[in-house]
Amino acid sequence: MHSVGIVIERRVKPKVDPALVSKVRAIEDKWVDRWIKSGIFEAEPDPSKPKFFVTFPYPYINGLIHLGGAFTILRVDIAARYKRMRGFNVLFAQGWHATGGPIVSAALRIREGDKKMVSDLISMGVPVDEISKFSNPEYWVKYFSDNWRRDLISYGLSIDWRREFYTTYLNPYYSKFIEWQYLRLRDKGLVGKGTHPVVWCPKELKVVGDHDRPDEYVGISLVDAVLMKFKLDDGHIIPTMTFRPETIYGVTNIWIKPEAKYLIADVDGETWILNSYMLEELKDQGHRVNVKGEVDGSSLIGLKVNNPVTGLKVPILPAYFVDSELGTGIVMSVPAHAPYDYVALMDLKSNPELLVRYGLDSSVVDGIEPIPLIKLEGYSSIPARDAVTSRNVKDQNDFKKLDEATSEIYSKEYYNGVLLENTGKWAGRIVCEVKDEIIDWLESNGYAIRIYTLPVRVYCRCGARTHVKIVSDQWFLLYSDENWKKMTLECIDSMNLYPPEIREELKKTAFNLRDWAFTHKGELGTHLPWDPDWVIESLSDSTIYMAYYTLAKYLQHPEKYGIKPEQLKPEFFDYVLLGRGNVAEVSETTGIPAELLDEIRREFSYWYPVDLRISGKDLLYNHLVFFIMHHVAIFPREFWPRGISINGWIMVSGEKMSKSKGNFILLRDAINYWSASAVRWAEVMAGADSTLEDPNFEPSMADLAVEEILRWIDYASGNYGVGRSERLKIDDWFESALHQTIKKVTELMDKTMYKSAFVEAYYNLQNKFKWYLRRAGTPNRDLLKQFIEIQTLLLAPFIPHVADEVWERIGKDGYASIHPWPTYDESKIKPELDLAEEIVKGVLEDARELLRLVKQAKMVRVTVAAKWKYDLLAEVKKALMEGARLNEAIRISFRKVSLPSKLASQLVQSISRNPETIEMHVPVDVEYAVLKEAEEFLSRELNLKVVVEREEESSSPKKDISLPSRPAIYME
RNA sequence: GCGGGGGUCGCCAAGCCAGGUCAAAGGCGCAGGGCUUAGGACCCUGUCCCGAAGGGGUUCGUGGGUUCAAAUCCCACCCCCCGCACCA
Repeated sequence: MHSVGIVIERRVKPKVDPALVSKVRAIEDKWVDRWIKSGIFEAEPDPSKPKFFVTFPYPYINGLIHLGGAFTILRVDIAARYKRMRGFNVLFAQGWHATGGPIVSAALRIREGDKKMVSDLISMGVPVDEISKFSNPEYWVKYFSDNWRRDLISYGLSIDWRREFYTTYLNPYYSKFIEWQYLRLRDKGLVGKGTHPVVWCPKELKVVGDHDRPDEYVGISLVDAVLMKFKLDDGHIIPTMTFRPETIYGVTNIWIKPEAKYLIADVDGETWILNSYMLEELKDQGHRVNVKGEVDGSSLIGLKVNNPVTGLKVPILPAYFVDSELGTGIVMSVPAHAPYDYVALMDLKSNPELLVRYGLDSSVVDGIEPIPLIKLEGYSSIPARDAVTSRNVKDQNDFKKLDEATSEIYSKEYYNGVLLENTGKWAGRIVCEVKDEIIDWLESNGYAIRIYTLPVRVYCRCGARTHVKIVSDQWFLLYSDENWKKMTLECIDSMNLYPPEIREELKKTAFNLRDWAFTHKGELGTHLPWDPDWVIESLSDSTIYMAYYTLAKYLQHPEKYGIKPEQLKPEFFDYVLLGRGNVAEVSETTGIPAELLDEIRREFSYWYPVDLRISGKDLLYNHLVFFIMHHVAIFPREFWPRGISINGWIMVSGEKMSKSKGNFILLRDAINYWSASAVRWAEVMAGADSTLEDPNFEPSMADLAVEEILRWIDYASGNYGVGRSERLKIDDWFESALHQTIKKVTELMDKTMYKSAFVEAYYNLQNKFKWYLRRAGTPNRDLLKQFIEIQTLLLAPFIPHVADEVWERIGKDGYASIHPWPTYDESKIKPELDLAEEIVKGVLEDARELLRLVKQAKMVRVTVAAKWKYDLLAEVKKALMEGARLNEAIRISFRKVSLPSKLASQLVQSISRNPETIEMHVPVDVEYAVLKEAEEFLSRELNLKVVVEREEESSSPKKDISLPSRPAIYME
């Protein structure tokens, strides 16, 4: 699915000590080896356990995996590992996508000795003497799938490799599966035939995809245009190409290139004058053409043509901006709304000599004035003039400014321009609303025809100029089918989608989907079973292949199960995937033993449907919708997909990753630089939550991660089992924090919010632990053990090699990787201890601030507020809960608690000034006890004697201002 | 234009759905201190402005509004990114 680019220059470098990286890498190698040997990630159906099937769109293997792919597939691995720890039987398999044109074309280039292609391969680590092997497309598939697998294994992915496969006729088993899928779609009436425009190479006689073009022509797609039929008095048609047929009402003249040669040709029975390029294009778009002669552009100058719509006679004039090789080579001039036309007209008016050269009288242009036909807010009646003047355009050679002006006027007039009275029945309408109607009208009256063309010159790799051809026997998937859409929308409604906003996006995309040309020629893929000249294109053969992972274990291992491709008759798939047919008969037809058929059927029905598909946001608008559509078309409801999680595209140091910027990083390079664990760490920190925002990979984060990882391994293994045995109040707080962390992390993991979960699981927990050590001095032994275990397990989905290493070093058996996920005990979570801890922090901060101001003090007196203040606050809180507003609540509460009026007014002020005290407050005895226990800690931190006392027993001159959660502090 | 995502205290980035505990988490950077032969790492403190008592002032793209109270809700506007199909 994702195409992979190629490294040219490597600007990003690691800063971390390579010796440290080697240490981590050694640990990783050890665990990767054990995982593979033990087969702990090989998934077998187990009806006693709930299953979880998670997938990553298989990559297009024309290159190596880079940080972008690594990011998304890491999220899949995290999901898989997490679910495994949660007790699910998890299937995570991986295949490779070879369908499409790029590999074929790249192999061709190697065969032709293309230097760039060769250097691309070398920069990906291919030895020079092996380059020639890449002239065979099949070798690409083999080489890059091997290398992807290698990279993914060292990355630590928990994939069941027995289910690996690649697509296309290179893998006949897979092709049989695709053939079956399309036969069934055809049975259901979801396949049709029709015409379709393509970019065409007239020399090689083939469709020209992006991969068939030099770089500078990549991404240019064909557009709709209109040929307007102006008529000479002798009946010859002068066709002008335009993207703005509505401006026909403002045509003042026709532009022609005097030096150019034009053809006189028969087109659908009329005599046209146009360039050879458009004639070719017309021929390939179903028009009958026949060349009759040739004419110089100059000889047409001065002639008058009839505007087919307005009937106005306008002259043909010379203009050097006209590209005789684009469109028909002849342009209609609408100076009011087209900057080029406006400037060309002005040029001509100020250079009458030019006219004389063509034997014209300068008076020809004198009478020509722009004809406004669109009203545009914020512009004069001649918007083209405004755009030209504001840019200070000198003449028609000022391409850059003119192109800018053109796109400004075109797009504004298209979306906001209102047609004027002189456009007849279109008057008052907005251009974009009526454009199609206008074209229909022009066409049905014979004033114009629709064509497809390329907006600029586009060349094929072979050097020939391409044009647009309409192919007539194109196969379509009928995505516009109402019923199909309806079922698709139902499925989307029933799915778990992360982030939630993609639900509407998916529905909208499905709803607007048009029929899809699903067959191509000359590419790798699976031949269409009923019309084998065609090959099923790449997006269309990758819609339900997740089902194939459940079969691949059997089909891709003939050495074990003895199944041959030719045995995979449609009946086979009908039986194992749809449960249709009688097993004895299917066995008879296919020659596959009935028991094996049943085993495969059980395997499929156990794992299916897909529980979660994790993908980059780019696939939202095509693949993911197709994925859903084909499932609902082929499978019964119980096998419809259950979930999708989307993430953005990776950035490196805040910039889009690109070869030219030199910040393009291959996964294997990143692992060499920083280790797999540190890369995983930095990828998660880049932003592994489910969101449409782009994550940002910071190389410095990977540097830090290496050290952080080694620190954790050392700390955990060196401190497991140390600590004091007695239990302190602060231990309760940390225990509460631990359980709270598990709870939060679990909730975030369930929402595929992996960065947030990781920050909570590591950074926030570490900070809490640091605070605990500061507060407690020596930690409690049991609690420290618990912390180390929990911390390690929470990290396991993210940095599994490291977790397993720590697990082993602290003397545990088995793997942290597949150990049950830690559970939390709700009764151990004590919010009031957190609040009390906040109070301690607050006292410490306030005391520090006071010390800065007071400069010196001998001791600190901390006075906890009197009980009646707590009672009062409790009343206020109660009143607030009942819906009272703050001031009201305070007033109500005062009536209930009797106290001296002087104190009362003071309190009103401080409560309304510090509303946080309302939320923060804990029972007075808890606050007092915690602060009392913290006396020693506070005095250690402040380097001063600290005394905690109750207001009732205090002699502090500041005791009156004490509030619940805000003890009075007095510096003596 | 339509649809989607964003614009937060030097940079990165939480918070926004469920308004008050938000001068606003965390990281980086910067400054000071501790540790250290030194550097790194690590730990602590500070990092919008003013302040000799925990306070005050001005901030969360811009401008309005709702509210006792707005980064958070409403309205209008500005800027950036992505998709709008045959590249995978």
